[in-house]
Amino acid sequence: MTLQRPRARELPKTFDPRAVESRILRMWEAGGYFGAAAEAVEQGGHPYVIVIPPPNVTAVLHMGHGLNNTIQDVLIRWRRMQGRVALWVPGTDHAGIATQNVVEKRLAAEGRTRHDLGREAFVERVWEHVRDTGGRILGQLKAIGCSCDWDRTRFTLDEGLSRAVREIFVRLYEDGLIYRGEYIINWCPRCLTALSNEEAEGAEARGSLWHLRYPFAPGHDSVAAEARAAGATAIDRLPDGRWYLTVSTTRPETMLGDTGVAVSPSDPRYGSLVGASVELPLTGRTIPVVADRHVDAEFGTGLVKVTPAHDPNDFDIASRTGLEVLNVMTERAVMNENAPARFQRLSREEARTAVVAALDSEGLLAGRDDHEHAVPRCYRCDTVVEPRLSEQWFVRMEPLARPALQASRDRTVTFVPDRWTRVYEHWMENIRDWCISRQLWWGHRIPVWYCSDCGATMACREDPDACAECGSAALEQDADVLDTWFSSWLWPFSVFGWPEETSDLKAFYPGHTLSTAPEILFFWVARMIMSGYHAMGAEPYRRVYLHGTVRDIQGRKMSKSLGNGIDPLEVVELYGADALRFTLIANAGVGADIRLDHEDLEAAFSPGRNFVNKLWNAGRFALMSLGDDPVLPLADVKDLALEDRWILSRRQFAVRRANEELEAFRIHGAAEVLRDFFRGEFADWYLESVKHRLRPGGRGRDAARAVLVHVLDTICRLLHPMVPFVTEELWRLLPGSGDRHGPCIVARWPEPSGELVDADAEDRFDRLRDLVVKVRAMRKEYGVGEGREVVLHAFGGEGRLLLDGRGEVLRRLARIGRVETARAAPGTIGASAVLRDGTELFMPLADVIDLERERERLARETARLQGRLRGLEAKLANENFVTRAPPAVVERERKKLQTCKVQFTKLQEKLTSLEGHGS
RNA sequence: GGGCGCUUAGCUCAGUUGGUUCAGAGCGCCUGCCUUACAAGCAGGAGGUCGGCGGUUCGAAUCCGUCAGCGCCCA
Repeated sequence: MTLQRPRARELPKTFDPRAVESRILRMWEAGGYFGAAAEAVEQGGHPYVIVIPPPNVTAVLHMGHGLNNTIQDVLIRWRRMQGRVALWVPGTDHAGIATQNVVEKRLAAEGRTRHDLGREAFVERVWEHVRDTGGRILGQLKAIGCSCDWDRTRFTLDEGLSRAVREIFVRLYEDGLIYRGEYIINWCPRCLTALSNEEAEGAEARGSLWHLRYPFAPGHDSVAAEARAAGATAIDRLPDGRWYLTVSTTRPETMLGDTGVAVSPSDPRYGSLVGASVELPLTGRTIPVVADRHVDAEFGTGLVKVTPAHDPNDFDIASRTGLEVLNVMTERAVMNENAPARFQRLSREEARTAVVAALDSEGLLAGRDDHEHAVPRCYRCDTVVEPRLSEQWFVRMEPLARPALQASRDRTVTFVPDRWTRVYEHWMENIRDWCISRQLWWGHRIPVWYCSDCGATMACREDPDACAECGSAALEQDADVLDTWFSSWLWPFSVFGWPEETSDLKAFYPGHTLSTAPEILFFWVARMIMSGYHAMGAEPYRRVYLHGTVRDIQGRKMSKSLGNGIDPLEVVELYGADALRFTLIANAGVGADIRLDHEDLEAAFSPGRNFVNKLWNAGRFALMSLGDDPVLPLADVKDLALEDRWILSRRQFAVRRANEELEAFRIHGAAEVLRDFFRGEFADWYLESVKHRLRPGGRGRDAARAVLVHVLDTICRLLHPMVPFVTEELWRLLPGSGDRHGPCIVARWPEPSGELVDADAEDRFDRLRDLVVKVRAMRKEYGVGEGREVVLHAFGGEGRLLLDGRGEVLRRLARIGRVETARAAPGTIGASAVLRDGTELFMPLADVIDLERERERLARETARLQGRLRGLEAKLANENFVTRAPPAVVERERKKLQTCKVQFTKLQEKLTSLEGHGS
């Protein structure tokens, strides 16, 4: 340690994060404490592994990342201190569409498109962007104190990870689990790429349900009339006498691509219609009526227009019934040459208006209803997704889902909070194939080549020179790239070098915990579990912790577009990383959302900063009080005072509870336990109780010094995972006690034990606290200034036994100048109280006491006690309670009653005597 | 349409298997203190029939049903 220990008086009164954070960070990094090596596991170490959910390189981190990564860091630091070989792998994700969009937008600002640059130059341009934001993201993670193994930083487009992508693609292809086909996929007409189902987010929209009339083709009047007679009110005659049927749609423009009308095969109204034809308005085409099981006879008219090229269900109907598939839109969702001339080149929105107007003018519009429905939008640019028929690559998911589903069912993989288990299983049970090709330039190129000579298709691990079938060199690689998630689903093992059988992979797979937001449960988590079983034969982790969302004060999700985000770096700059972390942790109930005021950072983060500052000052006080003499190890201290025994016992309680909370993933619970212990017990009571002993020459000084150091040492250890900087700094400044051989980051984590648990000390100190609190309250009641010492009569119970030799403590805590163990002389005017143990307190205050007020106060108190007394008596009088409740509970209630009775009786007597005293 | 979650102090939220939390914290509010660790603090205090109703139980904020309001996911 090169730094000199500064003199306590030189330490600033407020903790200055900026002055210490970077220095500590450098110390941790230089010491190699963040790193974990496979050898440590090979030599018998017990690993604990987290892989970071790799942030997008699209933009810098927001508060959601702050929360996510703080949680991971708490877990990893805790396990590291427990002696586990703790490894947290950091990295970033190339985020195909999102990143390409960002760079394209910049190009657009220069008046250029990616096509102007060409593929290669464009990709180079994206790399520039990625190097910039990628680096900044890692800097942000470091700034909030994340103890990742930075030497293992990965990027999903790294060479090694790209190899993993290629390997899994080829394997799945060879296993028949990847196929290419022409299907209806979600298409973003702005990004000009396919999307997976997960990437098309449904947004509720108020729209219209239009009712269209399709006239029957000549020669079908009789079947129409027959259906009408069978009760089909959707079939009727136009003013010109032609029969028509009515179909409904939210997207009237798609009628230009209709190739049929479908009815349910079991619908008695329309049986006669099957095989008939109708004239498709505006197009001059005639289309058939078919029967298909997909149609719900109960829904709407029971007649469904079928547009196979523009609706996934209709596509299925067409493939079952043999209906023609007619694509009437371009990739930009503009009506194409298959649409009637007058609609060509209209956007889908313009076409909608035009089609409705045209139908109306022909008397073929039956009406319109308001209709709320979900409209899918591109998750990256919010453009309305167009179902589009196109040839894409897919992963057959059902075989992959089977083990991933089983893992959840047999609790190999569990979710916290548990309710996500059902969400996950439901998705797995209804798994659909995954469209993985994207019409982008930024990403992993699909490793498939087509031979233009023999037409062969081949998926290759290495770029081929010649066609495997015919030997031709006329090969062309598929132009598309893969979905980003097709690389991140491999993350838990690709970061360790898979498909190579590396020692890292052996040591660190499977991992242990994944912490992420529920939004990407399907996108990422579910798929990682699938790939883990498929490629590695084992789950990637056992626990999935799904935390809440960070919202603004109005409950809105923080977002760039709303401008309600909070920059973690700004918070670190203003309040320090510890304040950021503690604020987030203390607010984060398991899976619960967090609200932070983005317009008032002081309101949002000062509680965290204040807590850290309090911690700092406790340490500062200790340094001022300890002096330079060596501090005894606790084991060598013989004369422990009551407060010493009390705080040591409470320390054990805090250790036990903190461990319980962390084991159960209740990080906020651990924070609460530790805050209560540090502030509510250690600072408020222990420190105040030993101040006089710590003065030079104070009685019991060495014992107090030893206990003080020991407990502060524990507090540093327990709080280190949450507030690593301030605890590390205190650790450096405080003299050692016991097993301190390095920085706090690798200090041994306190494990619970029964050592020094002292029920008697806890009970006695609690009574002392009860006395102090009551005296303080009485003083306040009568406005006895804090500068004035009082006399206290304590008698009639055991409480006074506590007071012997505690003059100094009582003076400090309650400004009690003198304690009398006898009653005050009859007629003395003062304030009274009764402790829980029956000790009566009397404080002579003739000058300030208003007898009337004292009577009221006592009456209030007696009434409260009486209410409680009655409740307890009633409970114990209830035979059912006494016989059916556990004996321990009954016994506890009896004790309560007894205590309460004593208090009540004594107070009652006091009140009576006061009343007798006259006013 | 199916599913999930939430509703506790003015605000944001804890409350782990029903009984030592007869309802707690932080912030805010009121009162008094610059008490030589901390005013980013200390002390004292006000404030809640735990969304409504019904049920199970000796006992319900906690379990069940139902209603109301809010939010999310899936189709």
